[in-house]
Amino acid sequence: MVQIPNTPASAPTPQRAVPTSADVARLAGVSRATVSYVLNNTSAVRISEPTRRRVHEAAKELGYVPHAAARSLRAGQSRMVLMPSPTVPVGPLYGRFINELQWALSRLEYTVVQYGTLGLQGDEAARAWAELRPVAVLVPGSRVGPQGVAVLQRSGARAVVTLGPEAVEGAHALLMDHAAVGQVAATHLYARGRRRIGVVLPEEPGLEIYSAPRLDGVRRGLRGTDAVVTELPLAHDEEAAARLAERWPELGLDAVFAYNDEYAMLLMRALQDAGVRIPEDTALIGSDDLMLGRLLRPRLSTVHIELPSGRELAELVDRAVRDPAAAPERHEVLGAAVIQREST
Amino acid sequence: MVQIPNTPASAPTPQRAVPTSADVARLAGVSRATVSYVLNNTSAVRISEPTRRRVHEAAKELGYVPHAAARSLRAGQSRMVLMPSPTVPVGPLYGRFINELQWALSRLEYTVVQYGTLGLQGDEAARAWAELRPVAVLVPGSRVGPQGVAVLQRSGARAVVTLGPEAVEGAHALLMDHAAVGQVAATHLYARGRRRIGVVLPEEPGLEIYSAPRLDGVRRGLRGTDAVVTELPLAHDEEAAARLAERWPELGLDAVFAYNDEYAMLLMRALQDAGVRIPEDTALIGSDDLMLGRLLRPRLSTVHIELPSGRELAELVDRAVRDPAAAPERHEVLGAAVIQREST
DNA sequence: TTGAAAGCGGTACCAC
DNA sequence: GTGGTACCGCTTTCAA
Repeated sequence: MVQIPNTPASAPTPQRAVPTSADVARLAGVSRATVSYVLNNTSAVRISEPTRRRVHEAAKELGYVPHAAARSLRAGQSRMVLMPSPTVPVGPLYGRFINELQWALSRLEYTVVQYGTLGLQGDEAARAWAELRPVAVLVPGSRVGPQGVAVLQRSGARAVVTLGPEAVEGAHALLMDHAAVGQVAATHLYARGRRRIGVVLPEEPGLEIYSAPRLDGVRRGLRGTDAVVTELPLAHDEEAAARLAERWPELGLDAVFAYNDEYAMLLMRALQDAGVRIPEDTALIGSDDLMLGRLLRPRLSTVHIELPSGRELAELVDRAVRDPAAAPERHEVLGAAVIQREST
Repeated sequence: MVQIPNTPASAPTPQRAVPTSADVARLAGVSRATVSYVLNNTSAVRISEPTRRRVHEAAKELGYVPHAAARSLRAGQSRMVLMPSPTVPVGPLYGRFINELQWALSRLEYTVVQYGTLGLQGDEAARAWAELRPVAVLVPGSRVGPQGVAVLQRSGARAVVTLGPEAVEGAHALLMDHAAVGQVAATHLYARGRRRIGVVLPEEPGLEIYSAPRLDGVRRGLRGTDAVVTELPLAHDEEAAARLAERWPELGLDAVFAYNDEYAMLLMRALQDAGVRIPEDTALIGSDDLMLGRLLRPRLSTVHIELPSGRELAELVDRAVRDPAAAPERHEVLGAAVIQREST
């Protein structure tokens, strides 16, 4: 039977105490040390077969599960890779990337933990992450500054990797330069003879992180040319798209880069309903290469975005963990290529 | 200056040791107890203002961050809510739900952690989750059995909540009965006079969790009628859809429930290209009420799915944590309602 | 082959 | 007001 120690009669829930290795030791008639040796298959120490069996049986009977916090406290380090969850709902592209990454890291025996710290800002957030003493931190977006990186490193993080538009002092960076997306789109449109180019900017909060650099990229792609860029704020609904389409004649645009395929589809529909011919009157290009864009008539041209394989990132993390003193790596990982279909 | 204890000369990285509360105490010239009192604003104890300041300054100077594992080890419990991350990439609907939930839980001072345990099966996985000693576990899908629930509870989880098609012994359940989705779709199609009804089954692995109950729902909705159900396996690409559309004449279907809007859009395009008129020849309905479905011509009818608010679930969790002895709650939370547009 | 004991970093009781 | 100290669960050295 299991003793229930220290359970005052007043306790509302006489919950059975969580079994510890000491309980297992008691039941098996051995010491805690032996339990530890057996359950961890410690090779430096030989334990007799009968003892092993007794320990295993006792552990099973009690439903013993080791306490990860205690273990890593003692060990002085964990294999936890912390990934603060992105604040913005992300598309299937990024979702797949994250999934792949998790898989690759778990192959390398890391434990991937996504930690949602909504509401905490900047260094506050970094401190909250640091409390968990992760061995590595992968920060999506631009949610950490040099200070935050320093906090994490002082707290034992052997690798801090940012995934976003710009590098942060002291951290490794996987640079996802969304400007490239805008740039190739713009270059493509220009090459097709378009000069009055609109750029859709989603009104949904949070997306500026991506939309602003994409817009910059468009500007950069057209620098030194006679093309003119017009910003087109647009909410993610049909009415907004219809209103925008109504203003089309006065806008006088002959091409649009629509932020991504979803906004592009929204706008294409509205424009067609307003009698604008695509691509004759206005060329339209999205990005992300969603399957659905292929289904439209005309088929939607798009910017295909290539993210790094999860394996590559996992290996970067592993390298950095093994040699934390190495200089921060910086990789440009976002590949952008136009896929021309029928809308441009 | 900070002492670097126990750093053998052979260490490859003479990394500065992570500061502990003892370091802070030393620097401030007080005891560890005092540091703890000050940094936690312990109300039961009064600390003089000058001491407080010295402690805060020392902590700041060292960049001290408390060690969550040590704290929760001592406290005997954490406020961590563990959410094993779903194995299947989920749509925007579910993503929003998760986000909301995280937010609501953090309002209640819980710490939400998503833990990716790919590769671990059933009770293995439950054990891995239990090692973290979460105060509550939210399991999406059907990834835990009664045994797993028991393991978690014995390890101190005061609430286990499953989010999925069926309840699990001993755990609270938010029942998301996807059969309802198929059922309302089928009922709708039947009411519109359709009798030969196809049901798209995605070939992508992992989706059976949803597609199977939806198919069952269709069958249930048509039980006792003269309608006939045909299963239509379909991969998520254009060629597969075209091949399916080619077989349309021989299939002789007058309606299709297409699993969700995305497959519906795929199929609609293919059918139209094959000369099938929608809805005259074949009615088509999806589900999830994606905005994009509204953009099609004809506009896509769909099953709108209503998930519970994150706040509700957060409150359920909180209630369960406060009173773990209470009987498991069971809530049917998936609302399904047909939104008829033009494709049916 | 096994056990005793130290100690990881905090917290909180009890003295002073 | 502040400090000493026991203890949370586990690993690991050292002795037996």
